[in-house]
Amino acid sequence: MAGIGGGSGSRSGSSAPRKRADARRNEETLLEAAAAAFVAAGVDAPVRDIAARAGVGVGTIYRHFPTRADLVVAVYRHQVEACVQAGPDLLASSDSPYDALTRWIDLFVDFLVTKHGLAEALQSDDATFVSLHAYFVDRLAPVCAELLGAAARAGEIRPDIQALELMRGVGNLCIGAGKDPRYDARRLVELLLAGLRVTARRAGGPAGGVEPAPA
Amino acid sequence: MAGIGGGSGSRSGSSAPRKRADARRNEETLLEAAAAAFVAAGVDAPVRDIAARAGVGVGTIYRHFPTRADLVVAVYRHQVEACVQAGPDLLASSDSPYDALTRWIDLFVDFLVTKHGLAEALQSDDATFVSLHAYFVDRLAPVCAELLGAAARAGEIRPDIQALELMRGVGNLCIGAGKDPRYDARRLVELLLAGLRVTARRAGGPAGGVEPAPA
DNA sequence: TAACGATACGGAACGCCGTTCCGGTTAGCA
DNA sequence: TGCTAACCGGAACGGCGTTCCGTATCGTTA
Repeated sequence: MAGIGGGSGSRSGSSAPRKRADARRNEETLLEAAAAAFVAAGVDAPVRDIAARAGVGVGTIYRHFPTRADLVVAVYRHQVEACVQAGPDLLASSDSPYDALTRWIDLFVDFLVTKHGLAEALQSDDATFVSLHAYFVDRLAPVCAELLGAAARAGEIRPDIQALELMRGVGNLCIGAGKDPRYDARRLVELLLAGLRVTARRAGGPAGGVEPAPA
Repeated sequence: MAGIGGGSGSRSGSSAPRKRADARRNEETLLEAAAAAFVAAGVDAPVRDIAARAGVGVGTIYRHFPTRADLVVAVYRHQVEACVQAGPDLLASSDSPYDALTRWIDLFVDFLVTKHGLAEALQSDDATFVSLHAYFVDRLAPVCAELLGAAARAGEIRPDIQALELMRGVGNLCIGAGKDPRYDARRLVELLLAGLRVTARRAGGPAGGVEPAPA
């Protein structure tokens, strides 16, 4: 549960006593090494491999990133935040909320399928990854909920789906993508979203509001 | 790849030299112990645990079941075969092929979500489980293809979905089911199947055949 | 019934893994 | 320059799957 927001970045305002130069250098090196290792062997690349790539001992990894999830979060934080940003932007620039939703989910899927083993790790019940899961949910679920709510209010989709549930389903569908050419995760995600659409005729039915779109 | 059909059952016609009595007894004991361990700790329960439950050494496990997949297959073979049987039955007894398809998928989902970690193992890229995956595909994909084909010919669903892809998608959606009450795998599978339906008006569009239904 | 060979058994041993811990090293300040 | 807190590397530990081999047992044959 803890340690998610532990930025370890450059400027953390309050009581961070500023790290030693070698520590900062190593942290940077580790992030690069980890990113490389993740690409080569997935997000559960052996700790020793990452340490070797960075030219440090395993102890150094654990000092900087107490859990593997912290390391993964640190490596992918930028991209997750970009995804968070994209939500409102898409909602403003798309023809309809449903359109924005599909585009945003597309981004999410892109992210997951290009990161070897990330989708697996996200759904893993492994205690190592609970905080990884938590980080993703904390950051992305609100954005997804926003899009979902807009599409539901516009009467484009069923209003009875939770952001968490959808994201988890999409994440699950991305598992193993890119390993078997016969399995196209994007297509199945499209199907899932199609299944979300309201039954066509009689649009704008159940929910009260019938406002077309905020934009 | 090998060792899937190695029934190890009672009567295997050809060249099986008949096993010793203690061996047969141990195999039986092991199957029970494994089933119990799978329920308690998932399909990747530690080998030593299973051995301990059965009161045998780990060597005995590996002699009877060279890979963990062989053990899993042996434990669940009955239920998989029941699922195979159910396909044609449902097709004959349901109102429509689509109805049969949804019912059959329901059975499949039931099976997966009640077996702790089975869905995960099925999609795992772990070399240990490739033959498990192969067994499921070999047995179930043809049945699924049959149902899918019937529904497509009846113009109820899009004809451009492969059995393998659907099964894998459904399997993926079942990952983690039963661990988080906020995640309802069945519901998402329903959504996926709903997304498969042809767009309502103008049914039986793309594909040639417009035969209503075989039954 | 006694003895023998094939078969099966148990668990020690090996290598890989994540994780912890501690003696040695170094950065940064006085 | 010298001191100390911070940091480093890797040995060490426990758990895992898997292999291997000396020993025990079965089933048959003399």
